[in-house]
Amino acid sequence: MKRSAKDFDYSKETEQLAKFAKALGHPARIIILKHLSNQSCCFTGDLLDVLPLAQSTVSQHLKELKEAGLIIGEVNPPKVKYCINTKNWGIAQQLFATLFKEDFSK
Amino acid sequence: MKRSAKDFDYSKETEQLAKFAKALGHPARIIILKHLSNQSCCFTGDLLDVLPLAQSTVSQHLKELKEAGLIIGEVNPPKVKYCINTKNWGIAQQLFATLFKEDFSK
DNA sequence: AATATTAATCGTATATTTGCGATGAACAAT
DNA sequence: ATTGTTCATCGCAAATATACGATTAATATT
Repeated sequence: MKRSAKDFDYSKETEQLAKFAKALGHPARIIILKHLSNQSCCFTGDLLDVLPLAQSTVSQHLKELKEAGLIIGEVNPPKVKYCINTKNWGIAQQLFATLFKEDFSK
Repeated sequence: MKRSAKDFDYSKETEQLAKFAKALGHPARIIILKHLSNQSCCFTGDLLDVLPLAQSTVSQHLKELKEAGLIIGEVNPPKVKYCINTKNWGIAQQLFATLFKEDFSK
């Protein structure tokens, strides 16, 4: 991608929020996160039953959530147990709450 | 894009949340929204001073926020005044709050 | 040792996103 | 009528994202 001339840096907080949001920007990943936040942890296989996607695709989505820091994978061969990354979950929670703190609903 | 064999539909709520999240998934758009939510409205020109991007690129980001339903543009030639779409802002606020309702921070 | 299970990764195809400059459209001011 | 201002849109290039099937790796079971 062509980068802007003035090599700009967005603030850490803005970057972080955008990164979390981007990770949430696909319905399959929303479903994965809802699943995990309901029952704290699950195996990849469980997700295959819930999602209309091939195993390799689900694995890819899990990788993105991991890279965004929203989940953690514990290898436990031949299975892998995925859990919410509670620390970053809290940070995301807070960043979104701050963004939406202005309440225009009145 | 190749679509999944079983022509699956995610729930309306999941689709909506993913759509909002996707729109938030770029630092420039986060900045635009923070700017708007602070002072309710502004002109495109104001944003050009805050963002390290060409006018056409900012216009593109505004278009995406508009299409996601997060902002509204009032044409007022030759200027355009952008504001938060308060109704959908409230919906987004609620959808994110629900997603993050599980609080693991203890 | 051979087989089965689970999940990551590779290779590939296609679609979308991000960015820019150039152009065009709408109006205000001269 | 000409010029200036503001913003959207077009055309293009490069990067990323989404999806699949095939393969590989790691281990448990037979």
